[in-house]
Amino acid sequence: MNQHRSDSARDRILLVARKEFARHGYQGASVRSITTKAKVNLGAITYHFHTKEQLYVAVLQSLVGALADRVHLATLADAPPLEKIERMVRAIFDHIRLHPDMPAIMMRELAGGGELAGPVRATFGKLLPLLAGIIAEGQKSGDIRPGDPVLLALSTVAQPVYLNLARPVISKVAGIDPHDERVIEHAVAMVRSALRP
Amino acid sequence: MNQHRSDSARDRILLVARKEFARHGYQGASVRSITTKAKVNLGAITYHFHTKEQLYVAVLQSLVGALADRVHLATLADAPPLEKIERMVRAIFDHIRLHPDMPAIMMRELAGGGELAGPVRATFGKLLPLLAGIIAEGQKSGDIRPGDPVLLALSTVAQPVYLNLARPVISKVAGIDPHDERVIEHAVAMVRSALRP
DNA sequence: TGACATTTCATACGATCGTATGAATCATAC
DNA sequence: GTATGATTCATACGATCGTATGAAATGTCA
Repeated sequence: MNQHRSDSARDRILLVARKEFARHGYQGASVRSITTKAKVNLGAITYHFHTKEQLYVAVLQSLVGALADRVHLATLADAPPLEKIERMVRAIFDHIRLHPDMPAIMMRELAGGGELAGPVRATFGKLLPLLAGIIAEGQKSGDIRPGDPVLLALSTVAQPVYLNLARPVISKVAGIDPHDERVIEHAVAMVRSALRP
Repeated sequence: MNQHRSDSARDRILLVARKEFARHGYQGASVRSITTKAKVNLGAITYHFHTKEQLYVAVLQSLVGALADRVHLATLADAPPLEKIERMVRAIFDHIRLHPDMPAIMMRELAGGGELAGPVRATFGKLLPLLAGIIAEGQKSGDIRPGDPVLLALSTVAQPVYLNLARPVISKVAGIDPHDERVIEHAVAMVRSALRP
């Protein structure tokens, strides 16, 4: 077991695989294109991850693993519901800035229609009830307008994910650098305005 | 040229290909799985569409082809901007109800990151400025809150597309039949609330 | 019916896919 | 320095991929 620092090869594979899976999908990303771009031997994936499927799961884990906890942390401080939600949205943006390939892979997972892969299901399963709970709480206190809390939560999470996915369109049509803070502020304003009574 | 009625084989291919491309992506859908499920011969795709790529473009065309015009129609009547926008959202929902595979394919296109395929780019190119124009108009009259019209338009279009994509999650987590009118009403309320001053 | 165009069929080709394997190389500890 | 385990390498296998092709079948109109 050599875990002292960072398994250069293993890490390079993970990094490249993210991008490949995000851009071309699971079937569209070949182990050969991944190993070539990662400058490792073809057998390296078998050695480090056994199968392409398990590599994919590892990529998912590395992408959404810490998200739920990070978002949960953002809501611990005592604050009005709408502010908690704003912090959640900003936390998701932060996470995406760190892992730019997450939106594409999440959307592809959703597009698959069937069961979500393990890590994605786990993250959704924690994130949605957490957000829906805060929304329900805000509805009780009158800070948030009525409506199904789960649907409201879904539409809220959609903002950071979708806006990041639409980056190419944004920069092409709106002439805004997608990393521009204006996009984040837009999402926050959108959510606040959408949820208030 | 035999166009009298409906080319049974060609149409069956298009219908099955939609579902396959939506569920498994372009690379994940094989011409063999498509021809088998469509109960046509393997060579039928070569004969009717020449290549898999051209079949894909035909599928895109059949999915988003009439959308921009249909949405444009919904906004012709003289009405306040917010009502025009509500009609647009409902029109998109209608279109998706007719073509349930559209959201998945659109999202996969966006996830590709690069250039959007012809029909998708054409639809986006018409839909976004149309919606952004109405939003800008509403901002001038004070019916819609300030903010970048293109970003507001993007977040608006996201509602019907994303909510339909998240159908499995909705029905599993919220226990709501995704075809339920409540989802549409939620989206409409969401957009109205998000855009008002 | 016979001539002709359209559509279907079985089959084959080379390319690429994911995976497996054993030898070669490297690193570490005695 | 040599033994031992971890990692990399070149290579091969069978499966599946998209596409092409020519013969059969089917439909159309004189």
